[in-house]
Amino acid sequence: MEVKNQEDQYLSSVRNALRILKSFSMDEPEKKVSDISTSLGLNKSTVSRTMATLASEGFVYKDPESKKYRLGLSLLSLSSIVNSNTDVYHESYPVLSRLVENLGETAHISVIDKLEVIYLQKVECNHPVRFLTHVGRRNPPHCTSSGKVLLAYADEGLVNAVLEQGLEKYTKNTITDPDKLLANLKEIKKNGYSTSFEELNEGVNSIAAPVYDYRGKVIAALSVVGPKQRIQSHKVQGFAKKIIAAAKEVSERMGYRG
Amino acid sequence: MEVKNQEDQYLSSVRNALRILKSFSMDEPEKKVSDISTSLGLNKSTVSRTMATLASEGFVYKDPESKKYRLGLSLLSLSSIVNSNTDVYHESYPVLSRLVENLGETAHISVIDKLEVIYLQKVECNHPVRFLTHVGRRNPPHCTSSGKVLLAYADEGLVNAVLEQGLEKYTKNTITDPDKLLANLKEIKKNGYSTSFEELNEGVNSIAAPVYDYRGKVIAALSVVGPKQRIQSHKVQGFAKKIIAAAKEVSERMGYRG
DNA sequence: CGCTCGTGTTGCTCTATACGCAACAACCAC
DNA sequence: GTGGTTGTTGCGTATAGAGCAACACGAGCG
Repeated sequence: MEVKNQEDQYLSSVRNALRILKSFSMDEPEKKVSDISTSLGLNKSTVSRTMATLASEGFVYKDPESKKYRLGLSLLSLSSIVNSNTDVYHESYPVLSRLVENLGETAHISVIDKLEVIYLQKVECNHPVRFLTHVGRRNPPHCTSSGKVLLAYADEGLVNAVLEQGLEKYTKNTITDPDKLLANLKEIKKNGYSTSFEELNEGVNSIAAPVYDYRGKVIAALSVVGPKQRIQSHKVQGFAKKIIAAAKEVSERMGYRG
Repeated sequence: MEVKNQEDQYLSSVRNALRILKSFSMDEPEKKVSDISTSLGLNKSTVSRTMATLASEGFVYKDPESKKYRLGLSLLSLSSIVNSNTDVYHESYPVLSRLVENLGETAHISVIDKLEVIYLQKVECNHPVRFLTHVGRRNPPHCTSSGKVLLAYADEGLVNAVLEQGLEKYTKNTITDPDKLLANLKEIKKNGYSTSFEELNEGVNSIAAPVYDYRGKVIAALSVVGPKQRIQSHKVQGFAKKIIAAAKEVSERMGYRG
């Protein structure tokens, strides 16, 4: 009868607070108590008291104008510490900068976290036409070039977990068939780079290559993103070559001796 | 007997979790359960369960190598949202870059939060000799140029709160006498800029000017920091002129019509 | 100007829950 | 092997936090 669940261990009020924090996004940077209450299915008073606690520690604050809550400055300090931990963050920056100058397109470094691809570092291009991405953004792994290259070199368990989660369709090009995805991953491993032609967003293409650490393990992906008008299929070879070279350089900075 | 305290309202387990998060720093980016337990005076089991909850939501993770906890990637996403909220963050960047190029020293934008100065934005200089600061770092207001310029234009309540908190001595130059600090603030307001000559760290000088918003209210400080060998007292006039000009430019980008 | 509606906060009660204790398990050093 | 850390887990109990409802507050409108 009683299912001993892992989740039974978790402190519910803490989990509520963390989920409230995570419910903020670029699209919804400010929220009322009742917004949160309905969207997370929590009682008004629970939310109210949780917000008061979060505010007392500076994790949120009440905007005096709109009287809504926004994320607070305590989070800023913490994220700098997160970055200072990850070596890739520092080592990749100069390499990305040069690549962006060379290709004229925005470049990212990303890793996989909880079945999602998350951007650690970004260097933007100067083109007026750009895409709104940001450090910390999360994307699905099965339809982004960075996600697929990470999956290609990941162990089976992770790939299975992604497949079990289901391959959501975003565009007509999104790969939703598990077998086709597996075939694609195989090919990616053979080529040493991955592509996404409008698999997540219409009109957006990207190319990615793996970054290795000192043990030869793939720990991140270096990707370049741009509109399909600028990243055309006949240019892929040339782009990929430079992206692979840049990824190799980051790898070497991470101690990789390939 | 019973003192009705504001703090009685706060959810204690949530507050524990938030304090645990905030206990991480650049100096101590990874911690064991018992470290946290002793430093925050919480029971081992309490910490253990709180950490499990934090980990389940991606706010921390256990490093497989060291078996210690580190801050997690969930915080990255959130801090990007914090930045996207603050206009100063975006508007100041190009101005800071030019100033850094011109002066050859690191520049910051900072605001005051909970009686501390916090860096929102930073552009580093190329000098090999630099100081380890980072976005999100917190410093005391009474012995930094940014802090003092913010206090100079702040309302009386804030200044009193800082004075009540006590003026801790960091170096022989730190102003610890309330009257002297008030006199200094008055002078800063007259000059339109503030200085700190080794008031927080030995060998480190800084100069700051106020940034205004569209209502003419001081909302941030623009500061330049460097070693005393490079920021000498006879150069202050020249530096200050350029810093004030840069701060004015940021202000204008914020809608200030002075 | 008063009315109502939507919203956030606060007493109060009761139960779920998070804490503390202690035992256990896992690991390291020696 | 042993002794010393350290992290996790059961368990019972005190209590803290969720839910309800009442209230306070302000905005919008007739």
